[in-house]
Amino acid sequence: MQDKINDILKKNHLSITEARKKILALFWESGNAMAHGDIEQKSSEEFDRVTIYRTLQTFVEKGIIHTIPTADNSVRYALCKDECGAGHHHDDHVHFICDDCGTTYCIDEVNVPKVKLPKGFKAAQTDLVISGTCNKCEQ
Amino acid sequence: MQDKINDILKKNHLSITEARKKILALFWESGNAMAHGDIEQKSSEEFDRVTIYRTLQTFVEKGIIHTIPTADNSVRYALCKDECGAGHHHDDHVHFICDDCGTTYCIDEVNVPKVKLPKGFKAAQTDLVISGTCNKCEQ
DNA sequence: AATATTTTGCAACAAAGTTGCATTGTTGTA
DNA sequence: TACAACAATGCAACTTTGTTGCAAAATATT
Ligand SMILES: [Mn+2]
Ligand SMILES: [Mn+2]
Ligand SMILES: [Zn+2]
Ligand SMILES: [Zn+2]
Repeated sequence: MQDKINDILKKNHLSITEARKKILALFWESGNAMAHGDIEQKSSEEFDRVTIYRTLQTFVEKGIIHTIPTADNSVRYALCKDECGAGHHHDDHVHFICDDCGTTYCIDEVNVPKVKLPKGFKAAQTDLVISGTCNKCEQ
Repeated sequence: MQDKINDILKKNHLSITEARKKILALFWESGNAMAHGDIEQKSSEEFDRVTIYRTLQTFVEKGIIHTIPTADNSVRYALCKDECGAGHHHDDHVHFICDDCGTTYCIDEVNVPKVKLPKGFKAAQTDLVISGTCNKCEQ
């Protein structure tokens, strides 16, 4: 696992630092998407807030993680699949945010359907975000 | 127009105040979606920031406006159609955010397609947000 | 017009995000 | 391994965004 993380950083021409290794590991372990605040907590304030902001930004630029828009002003981040690279994201899966527990899921098995836009509109990225109750919170 | 605005407020059992009238008029005039910051500017700091926050919150609760999630930490708001009411939003159209000019459009003519989620996930709201270049910014 | 109810503005605060710069850590090379 | 070049980090200071309690003002009700 530590090897895998080092590989990802090397492949993206990023120097291997404690912050990057730890944050990347957190994404790997958690499985789900995380907000900046989650990372701050889960790394038990090991790193400065600024470092976390900058690390997330770097990871997004390199195509290691992708952002998930929300209606509550707290963007979530999740690991990308291998196809994403610097400046090229190909995360066309649906995202689900649970209103109960707040967990954000990448629903890899459901693809975002293509939609036809009116004349003159050119799509660069499409985000399909569904909120509701997740499979752990339904009773 | 002033009448229409008063009607909307009355219909929703909201007292008619300067802030509510002005902010509702701004939505009507602008046609597009607005972020909290836009409203603050366009009302030329006539109202306290807190009032704007509370007004937007009230409007969302009453089904007068709906929110549009974004990946840049600035939720946009736009007028709902008549079908929306207190606690019940039915805004199933696509949203478009221009990367160039920042304008956010409600694409009323394109509906959000239904997607099938994995077992146990129950959708309450679905948001399809597309970013790219709008019809005014394409050259 | 008088009273009851809501809304507003203010102050104070909390959370989120940004920037510049000195210090520290990492990398490639000798 | 040691060194120099470079990149990342932490800190401080700041801006922006959002929240809460409460007194004053505006609105609705009688
Ligand atoms: Mn995802
Ligand atoms: Mn809309
Ligand atoms: Zn849940
Ligand atoms: Zn545009």
